[in-house]
Amino acid sequence: MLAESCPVFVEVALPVPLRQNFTYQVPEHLITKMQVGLRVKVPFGPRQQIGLITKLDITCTFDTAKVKNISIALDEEPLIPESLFILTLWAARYYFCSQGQMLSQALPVALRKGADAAPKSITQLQLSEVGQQADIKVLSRAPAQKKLFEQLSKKPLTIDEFNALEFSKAALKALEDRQWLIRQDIAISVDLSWRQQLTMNESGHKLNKQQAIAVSILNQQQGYHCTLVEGVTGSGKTEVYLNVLETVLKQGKQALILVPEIGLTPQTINRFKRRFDVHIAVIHSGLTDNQRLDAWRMARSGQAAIIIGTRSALFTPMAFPGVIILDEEHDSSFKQQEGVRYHARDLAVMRGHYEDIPVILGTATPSLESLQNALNGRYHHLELSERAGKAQMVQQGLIDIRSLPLKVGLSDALINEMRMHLDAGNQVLLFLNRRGFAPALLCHECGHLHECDRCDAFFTVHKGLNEIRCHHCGNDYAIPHQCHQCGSTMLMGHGLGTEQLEQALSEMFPKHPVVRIDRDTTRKKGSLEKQLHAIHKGEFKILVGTQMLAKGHHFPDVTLVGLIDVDGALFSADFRAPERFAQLYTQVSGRAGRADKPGKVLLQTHQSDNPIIRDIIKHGYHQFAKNQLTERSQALLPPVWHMLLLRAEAHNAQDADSFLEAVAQLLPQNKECEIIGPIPAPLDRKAGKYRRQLLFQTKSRVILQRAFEHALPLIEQLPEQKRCRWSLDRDPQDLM
DNA sequence: AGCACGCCGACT
DNA sequence: GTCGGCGTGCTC
Repeated sequence: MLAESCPVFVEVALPVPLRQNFTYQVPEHLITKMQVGLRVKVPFGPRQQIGLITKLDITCTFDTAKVKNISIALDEEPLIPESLFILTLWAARYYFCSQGQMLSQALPVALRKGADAAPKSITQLQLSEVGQQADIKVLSRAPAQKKLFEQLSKKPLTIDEFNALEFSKAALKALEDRQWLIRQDIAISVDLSWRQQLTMNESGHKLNKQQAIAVSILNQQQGYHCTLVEGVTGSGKTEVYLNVLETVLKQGKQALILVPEIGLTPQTINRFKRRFDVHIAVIHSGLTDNQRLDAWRMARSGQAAIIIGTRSALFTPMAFPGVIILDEEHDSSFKQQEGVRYHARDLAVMRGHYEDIPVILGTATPSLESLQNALNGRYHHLELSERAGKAQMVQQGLIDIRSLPLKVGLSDALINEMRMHLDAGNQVLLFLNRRGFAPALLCHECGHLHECDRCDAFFTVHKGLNEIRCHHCGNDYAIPHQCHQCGSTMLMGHGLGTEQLEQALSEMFPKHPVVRIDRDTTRKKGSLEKQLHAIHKGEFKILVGTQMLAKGHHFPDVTLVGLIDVDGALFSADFRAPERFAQLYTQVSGRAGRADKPGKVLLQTHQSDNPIIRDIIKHGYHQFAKNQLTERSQALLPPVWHMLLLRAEAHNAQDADSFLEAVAQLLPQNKECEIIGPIPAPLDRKAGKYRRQLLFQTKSRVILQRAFEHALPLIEQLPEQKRCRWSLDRDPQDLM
């Protein structure tokens, strides 16, 4: 036959860090089935891998004798819509990773492992005819079976539901053995009725003038537009989103809503559920692989009208894409910090482009990146400056604590102010961005500070756990009784952490219950919700916490917010430190004085004349951010210039250095390209390895792309490369 | 990234 | 005498 004499080859992207795709031959029985975007199983080295077809009918440039056959095709049709496929390939190029890695990043784990993307039927558990006639009394001594039996007599369960509800597997088996229960394959039906008839659970609130204008502008947008909605805390951004959603859903189109990790709470989801009677697919890190896949399928088929999720949900396919909303746009959790370090905000805008739908970025404190795009006209810019309802603006104050006596970090002025607010029956929030009891363990006799043996960092003392712990590598020991240097037993915590602050406040204000919110007290699932609930009920009067408290949660009864020690945040080596500080300050301030009670924010600092602090307090975030943009421009820093960070780590520092030096030789250096480094990373030694970095900064994206695309193959050839682990980070979020 | 191959220390 | 440590190299 003719087909046999001319073999057919395709290009396959595999989830391996090699920046290339691979050629495979198509066995004859699969030739007619081949399509770009199908998953295939292929032999790769000694194992089988799952990859996606990226090109058909290519001419084989590889040694034909070494080309292997595709084992099987896993899909009948492309896994994801073309727009998403193209977006992913674009991202691979932008972030300098392999197409296979980016594609695999974009798929739920279950699909990477080979699960069926669009099953025609699912297995359902239901009572058999015998079962329906059966007498439940027989099960009185088998409670697990009884529970499952009762559930099934109400309504059959799918396997997924069964797993999610935590019934006993043994009980399932037992009921099957009795032949009371059968498994039945039922056809999956796709319910798209919401597209014809949208049911609202409740109607919207009345909009103020600014909200109404924003909604009407957003509702008019057809095709791709990106809009930055800059709305001060309490200005009712969510109400604007809800109004836009209503319009989109009524057109029979889906909405993708991306929120920061910390923001995806039951309250957030309920806000959307309360308004619309549609299926909402929720995608977050707590889901099992199968639950995630289920949400993905609901979105792809169009059954889920709203998809709400964190960073990775960006890649959820939609049958009827309508809008992408990214809330708390400035939040750094949108940037992936390991593996392929993509930024969900930037990719969301690109996705909007490719899908030709509007993108809405919302925040009270825009990132300088988005602000720049808004100011130069690439994005529309809508400002919501009025606080909805009766809420008043907060009163701000600065406490210069230079040479003032402090009690556990608190000045008398702050303590007195706390008393006043507490006596008035209000809540007080104290912000301290350091968890643990004390950030270091100090020997009172010789002054030795106990340092992690694997990192260049001090141990944090955790009294409750009776251990010292390195917050950078997780290394931990019992609190030593003797100084490691001089053997003295006079060891003490040095500095202040939330644990100590909580403890001291309980003694200082015995009548006002204290609650601490940080990663240590919220580790267990659902405990954050529980604590927040107790705060809302007024069970606690004093709230102590880290970053977590600053993000998104509303505390209507808090009238005083104190920032205990933020000087450290301003001295950080990172060029984004001022921006971060300003966002944090503004967000924390926003916690106070919602509802109709006036709020007050007090900032303790040793540098009351620091220009950054002055600027943010005097002019507010927006003006501050504009000033910062000017400074970044002068310093050739992002977002005005563009940055690529190369990290290298090795057991000895020299290996990392010489690799980066060799890299620097391969990169251009002129008035449009600047190289900084190799320099030690801010945390020089982490987990026993030395870390070095090289910054490549260019005047434009295109220059960076071209220069690095040219250098990358050469870098991969460098002999020094083998002696260290290295990685790339485009548009790095922090230089750690 | 995996996984195999390969070459040196502490165990039955 | 082996089991297993992780350095090095390859994957269509």
